Amino acid sequence: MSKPITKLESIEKTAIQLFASYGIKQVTIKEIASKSKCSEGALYRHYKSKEEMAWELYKREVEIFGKKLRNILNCGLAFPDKLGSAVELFYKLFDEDQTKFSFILLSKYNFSKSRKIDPGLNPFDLVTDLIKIAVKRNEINIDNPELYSAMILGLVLQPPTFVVSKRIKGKIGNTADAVTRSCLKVLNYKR
Amino acid sequence: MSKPITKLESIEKTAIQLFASYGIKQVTIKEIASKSKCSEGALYRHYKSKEEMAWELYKREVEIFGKKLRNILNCGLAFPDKLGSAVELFYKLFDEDQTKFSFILLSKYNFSKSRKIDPGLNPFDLVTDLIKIAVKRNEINIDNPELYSAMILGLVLQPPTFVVSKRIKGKIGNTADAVTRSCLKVLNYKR
DNA sequence: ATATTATAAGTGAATATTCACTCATTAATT
DNA sequence: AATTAATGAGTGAATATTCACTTATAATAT
Repeated sequence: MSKPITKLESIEKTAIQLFASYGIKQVTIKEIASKSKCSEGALYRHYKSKEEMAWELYKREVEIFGKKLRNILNCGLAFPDKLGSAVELFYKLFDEDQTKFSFILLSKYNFSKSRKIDPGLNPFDLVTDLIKIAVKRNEINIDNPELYSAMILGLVLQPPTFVVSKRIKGKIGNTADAVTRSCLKVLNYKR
Repeated sequence: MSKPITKLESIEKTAIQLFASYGIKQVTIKEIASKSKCSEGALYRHYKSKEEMAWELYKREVEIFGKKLRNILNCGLAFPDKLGSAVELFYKLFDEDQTKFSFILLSKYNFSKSRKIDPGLNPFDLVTDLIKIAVKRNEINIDNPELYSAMILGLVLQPPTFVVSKRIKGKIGNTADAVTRSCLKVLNYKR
């Protein structure tokens, strides 16, 4: 049977979905295989192990997002516009594929500490840098950039997390503006 | 009756510590037993299973915190003082026992959806209520309390999470004020 | 006081279960 | 015919759980 590409895609999509719902450790190869309508062995044609598959999928998705984010943060907009575009991008993509982003948001702590996302593409690092640069340029006025980066990241990430856990119903794209304005207040940004 | 020497305390302390460091699924009974210097069977004198033990410990710790939080939010302070005391309490307790709070912060998504904390003691619900009441009393001016509750919770929770993941070094008790002020800005609180 | 008994808790080897991973076989494609 | 891929029962190591027996403590009786 050689009907390649389509199978892998189905495996990966299923895996992401199950990982997002139940966590990587909780999901078995059997489940992935049966839900994606392929054999258990099929998975091992593409990945060395379940854990490696999970990591590769995680890394891939984070880095795809990281690239988009970097593009926004690199172009020569002013600070509040960069931040606004970033939030908007994130929330738009989140609305488009909640499952994928649940996987990203919730898997973070399930990999060994040695597995690292390239810092140049790690959204956490990108945002922290964004804020540090804005401080240097006097666009915002805060001490302790690490603390404020944490606050901003939490402020932006928690609403989607609440969607995942059903505390917030429906889409959040339309809240991007309000969230951005809240960030700017926290950062003492004066128009 | 009898109340012989008990290793329960030691088992529970060890379990929380290991769960906090490695995650519930990743920790084995063998490890808990050997680290707490008791047998594997001892655990089952007190709990039906590893997973049940993890849940009971999680629930207990969250509810202990929930009670303290409720006490603060119930006494007749004005909104910003309630919020400030709550943040201060949380950060103080976090600094005192980072391990316990790592366990609380990181375990959330490792239980089946049917396991629920009593809403009257669930910190997420308590904070959401706090904000809704403040809106009703015109102490703050926001639409969409769910969204703003999410932002506030994220803003407050992310700094300790960053301590756990070593992005922030040291204690955070001394940041409680700055964090509270940030919350009040987000909520459009006018002195 | 001392002995006796009841009970909760501890022990760890034995057993049951889970689950990632393998591989002999089968099927499709060229 | 040769190659490539898919299959899924089988394997075994890792783990959770059980259980028959032991031990320490507290309660009671003597």
